[in-house]
Amino acid sequence: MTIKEASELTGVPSATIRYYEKEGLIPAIDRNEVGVRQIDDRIIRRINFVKTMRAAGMGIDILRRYIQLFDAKEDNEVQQRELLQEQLAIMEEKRDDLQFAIDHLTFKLENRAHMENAEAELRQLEKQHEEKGERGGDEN
Amino acid sequence: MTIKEASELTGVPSATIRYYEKEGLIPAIDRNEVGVRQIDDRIIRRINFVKTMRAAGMGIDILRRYIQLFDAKEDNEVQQRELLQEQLAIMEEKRDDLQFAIDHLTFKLENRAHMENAEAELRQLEKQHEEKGERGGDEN
DNA sequence: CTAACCCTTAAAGTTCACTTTAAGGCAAGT
DNA sequence: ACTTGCCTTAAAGTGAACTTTAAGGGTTAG
Repeated sequence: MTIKEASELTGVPSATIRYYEKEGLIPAIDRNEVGVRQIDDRIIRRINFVKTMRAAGMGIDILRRYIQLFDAKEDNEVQQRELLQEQLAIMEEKRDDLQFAIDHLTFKLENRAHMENAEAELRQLEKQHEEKGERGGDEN
Repeated sequence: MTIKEASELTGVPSATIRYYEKEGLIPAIDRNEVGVRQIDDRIIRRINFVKTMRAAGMGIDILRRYIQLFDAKEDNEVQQRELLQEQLAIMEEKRDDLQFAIDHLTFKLENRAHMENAEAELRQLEKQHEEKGERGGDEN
């Protein structure tokens, strides 16, 4: 399969596939005699995997580190667990943020008729959110 | 409240609060006689709202459009619904991607010992994803 | 033989969402 | 009066993740 066909199949632009290869997010792709990439199912799966993780908001650096551990021949279970658990926590928080945003929009769609203004809505939503968890941090 | 206090309270940097105001993501903030921002609860709520939506991955442009509708005096329910439902769909898809990524990492943490290599894992994960991937339409 | 398309690379450019810098103002403490 | 530490603005800079460009090569159709 050519890079263009792989691009059409995965929805990832050719230039991005080349970029992912260069960045080590997918394995080095086999070439034919003149240097043209020959993409197979294994690479397609890797592209889709990267696509999914990127869509989930995982950064390139962490994804690369993850994939390097993932592909390593040696046993690196402890390192893997550390990295994975860290990422898992970040993703779960992100999912919860997303769920809060979804709840907000859903609430808005369902209750718009009864709301006088934006402020009342935000107060209402906040009440719902507070029942679940605390947020914080600091920068200035 | 000063901008620094607001920053500490929300975890959003002062410069970012100014940037959000300039970009119309939060309302224009009242100033004192010499032009210093006086931030109240209403603004704090707005900052937190923007923070949540940004954390959920909503872009600045769409967020601004949403907030403009949200604050509008006129009745624009139809437009609001269109925009909101669109964004809701995007967020739900994102959440599902995130869940897939979480499932992948969780599966990996739990089953690493039994997996021979990366390829076997991806094929396994894909199988799990496909079983769930049938989009049962519950819309209303 | 030439044109149309695909492929290759390295490098430069773009977009987004901030973040930092530069230049100055106000108010309190020593 | 001076220093500290906050405030203001406009504008320039940053980092991430692509995306486009430039320059060239291979393969097939006319």
